[in-house]
Amino acid sequence: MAVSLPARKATARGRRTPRASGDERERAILATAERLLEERPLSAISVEDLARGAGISRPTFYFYFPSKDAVVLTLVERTVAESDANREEALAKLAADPRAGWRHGLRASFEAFGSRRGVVLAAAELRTTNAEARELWAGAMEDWVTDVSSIIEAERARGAAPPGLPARELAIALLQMNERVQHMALAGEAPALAEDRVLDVLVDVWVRAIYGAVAAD
Amino acid sequence: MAVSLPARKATARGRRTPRASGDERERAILATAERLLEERPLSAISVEDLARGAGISRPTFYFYFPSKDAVVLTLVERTVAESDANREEALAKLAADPRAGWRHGLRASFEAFGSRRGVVLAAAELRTTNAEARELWAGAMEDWVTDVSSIIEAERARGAAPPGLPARELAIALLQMNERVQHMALAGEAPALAEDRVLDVLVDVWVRAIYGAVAAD
DNA sequence: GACTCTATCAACACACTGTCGAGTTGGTCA
DNA sequence: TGACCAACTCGACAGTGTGTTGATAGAGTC
Repeated sequence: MAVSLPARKATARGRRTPRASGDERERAILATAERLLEERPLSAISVEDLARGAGISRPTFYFYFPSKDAVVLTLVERTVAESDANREEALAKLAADPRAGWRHGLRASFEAFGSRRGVVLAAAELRTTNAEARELWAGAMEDWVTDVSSIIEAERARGAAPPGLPARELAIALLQMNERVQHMALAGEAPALAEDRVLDVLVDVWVRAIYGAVAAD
Repeated sequence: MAVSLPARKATARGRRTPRASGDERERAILATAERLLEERPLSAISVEDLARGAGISRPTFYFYFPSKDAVVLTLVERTVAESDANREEALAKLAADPRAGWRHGLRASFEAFGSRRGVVLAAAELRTTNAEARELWAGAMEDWVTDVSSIIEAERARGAAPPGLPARELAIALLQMNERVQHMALAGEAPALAEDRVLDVLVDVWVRAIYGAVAAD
């Protein structure tokens, strides 16, 4: 009763007990979910579908995950973590050329999400009904807001950007714009930007909102 | 076979046949839906709940509406129409003071939605699973995008705004920002702007994005 | 060879949705 | 007035999904 028990927690959502081989089953379920989510929305995927895809019966599915939501949450956690990793590194490079700096940072985040279309759309769907998904997303957003706010403040402090809205409020508005614009582009829904225009358009709005001087008018 | 049959279509979603008294029932169902949506999310409301609230049995509900979604769609249609009405009138007044003009226009739209919190949140929830809801929303968005684009172009033509991104792309990004920011504020979700800050912040970003000169940098 | 722990599934209990058919009721007109 | 029709109502059913329970098979100790 000593080995391999501690240091788990991110996987609390996974199978009831650690150890043992049936570990491929867990991976098979996740892989099935990821595959099916590229084809159809979360609401059109049942536990039965996930179980069949992984070659097990529906009750057996519940041995590995407590619900369909838990599977998706695991997938979303991964994607968020991946995007976070990119973000970390993309911070410092602003000083020289602000536009290029922001562009680089935003691209990193778009690429992390753009390459996981199914998971991202499922996350949005989940957030409407699942509190845990909302909290997970809220946590990630909060981190981004904090980072972006402090960069904006730094840019103002060094005189590169003029004073303006409270940095946090500006950061929230810009990040929520990014979220929605990218979502609509990925979903291909209605009035949406073409995927290859998203970055150019958003960077332009960011730069004008942060560095543009318009004052009272 | 002559009276009152034509000119219906917006209510195609309503009860099977026109005429007759049980018209209050239809209204009772809509009122119940609107009331319950202020209390809890759409996903936590069943057809049974709507029927009981209107004082009828579940099968009888289906005499008036083909589904729970249809009820919400009717509510959303109304709200969208109401906001459209406001928008129409709020257009012309830009020339003198752009900031005040945009502010006025955005406020009209925010107020229409802000006063129907439950319906707006339900609409967002519905859009994730219901194609008809997506199309309804897409249509409204498209109208706004068209209007905003042509105003931006007019402002550029008269020399008030500098050239920049294609007007349509800019309009899409800004409108989607508004949508998301207001949604989060109404939902009170995670990093959100305070409701009484939404207008100030968004107007500032709009004005900088449309009128701000930043150029290459 | 008794014991234990992982892993598996048939069968069940629920919660919803949507439908069918058998009513009831109020107005119309022969 | 009484036969008829359309609006309206609901009990009972069928279908689909979720999550649980209990019994069981197998692999690895000791």
